[in-house]
Amino acid sequence: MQRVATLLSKAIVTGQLAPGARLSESVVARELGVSRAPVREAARLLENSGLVTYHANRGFFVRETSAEALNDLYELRMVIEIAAAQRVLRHGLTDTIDRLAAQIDVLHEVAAAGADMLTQVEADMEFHRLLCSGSGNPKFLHVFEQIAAETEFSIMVIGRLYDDPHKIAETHEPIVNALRHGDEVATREAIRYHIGVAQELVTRQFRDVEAGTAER
Amino acid sequence: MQRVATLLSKAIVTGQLAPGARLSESVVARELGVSRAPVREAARLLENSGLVTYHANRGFFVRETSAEALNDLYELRMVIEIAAAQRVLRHGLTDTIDRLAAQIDVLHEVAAAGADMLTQVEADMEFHRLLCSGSGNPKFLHVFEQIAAETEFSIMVIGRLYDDPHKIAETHEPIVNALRHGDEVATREAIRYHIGVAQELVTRQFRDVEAGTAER
DNA sequence: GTTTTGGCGATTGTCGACAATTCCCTTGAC
DNA sequence: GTCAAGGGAATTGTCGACAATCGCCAAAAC
Repeated sequence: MQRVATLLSKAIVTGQLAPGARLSESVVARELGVSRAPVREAARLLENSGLVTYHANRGFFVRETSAEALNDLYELRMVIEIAAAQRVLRHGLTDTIDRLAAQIDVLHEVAAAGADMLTQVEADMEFHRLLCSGSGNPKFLHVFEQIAAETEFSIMVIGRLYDDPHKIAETHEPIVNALRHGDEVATREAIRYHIGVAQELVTRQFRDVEAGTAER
Repeated sequence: MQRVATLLSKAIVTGQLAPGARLSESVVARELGVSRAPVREAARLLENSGLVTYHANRGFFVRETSAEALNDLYELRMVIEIAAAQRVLRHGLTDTIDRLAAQIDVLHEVAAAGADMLTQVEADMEFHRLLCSGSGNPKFLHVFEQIAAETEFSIMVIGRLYDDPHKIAETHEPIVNALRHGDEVATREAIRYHIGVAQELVTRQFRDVEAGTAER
């Protein structure tokens, strides 16, 4: 079942399954050589992470996204991640900051290694996941996981817009720097800027896609 | 299936099913006169709303809560509801404010009618749901729904501590007043205070429960 | 030409049975 | 008396089949 969920998840994030496409239980089950039960379970899991939507008696569909939905997503990310960072500072969770710094090194490494986009995106995701999980409030991580899949998808879109992969790593540095200085305001602004830039990029890109003037 | 989910949900919120209790699929299925499939589906739904937890190959358990977890919950509520209110002001969503004011009237009405605790708690929940749904960002509402069940449970705990039910309605008024004045800072502080007081109450109550010096 | 209604095909919803796994209790060794 | 290994009961995981429901298309009525 977990295997089915992972496979479907990858297929959706990489775009193999087009947004809006119907997820026929029997078709998926046949293709993966299992029965419909584990497919349903897996689909329910993906529903939680926002990858698919469910309509009663009609089945599962790959969630369609829009510029507006992505804009809303980034608004939520800003709120959650700023709150998480604030918590890190207020509770003096310095080892969280260390882990974030280490993850930036990882980002540089995968960039230097010329890794494929998915690997880079996952390293990027991990940075933000570490921020939420290291906040000390598991509810923040829970919210992050809820929107993780859609976020991953959106970062995938943005990643293709960067010419130099090292730049992706660099955009995270001001956040860690501000955290190291223990400066709440600077941290908030760093995150607001980091996510704001991404929000701008992904929203514009999607508006272009919707207008038909750009490729996904 | 929806029927099963609703029944289980009520049983948990009202305390018929004790925290930590195992949710045996076959037992629940037999009691409700259905097969295990819809029970599993319903349990998955309840998992999303945080009412039950799932352990692989071990099944579903009624989620146990703690003073710490409730404290974390209220921290998240503060973050989300403040963000939602901020959005209401920045986008000039005055009809949301009208609906919130109307909901306070509802709160007074159920108080005057001497309604039972569950009805009052649901009216209270509706106020906060309206704030999130009326924010214009559906993601905020999504987060609210994720934590709705646990929140409802916690408000149930607090509600019993109030002697006069009208006081519950009154604690919401400063929020609407600040919103009407279009004052972002005052709104933020009103919500922080409103949720902060509840956080204090519920956390203390649960610490007492954990210490064995109070009843749930 | 438009709208409503009927039926057909396909898909989901539910079921009972079997396989796989886990947990607990017994048994045995030390 | 304590601990480890084994076996059995109980529970979850998966399966294939059937029932219920939905959407589509054609046919008929207006």
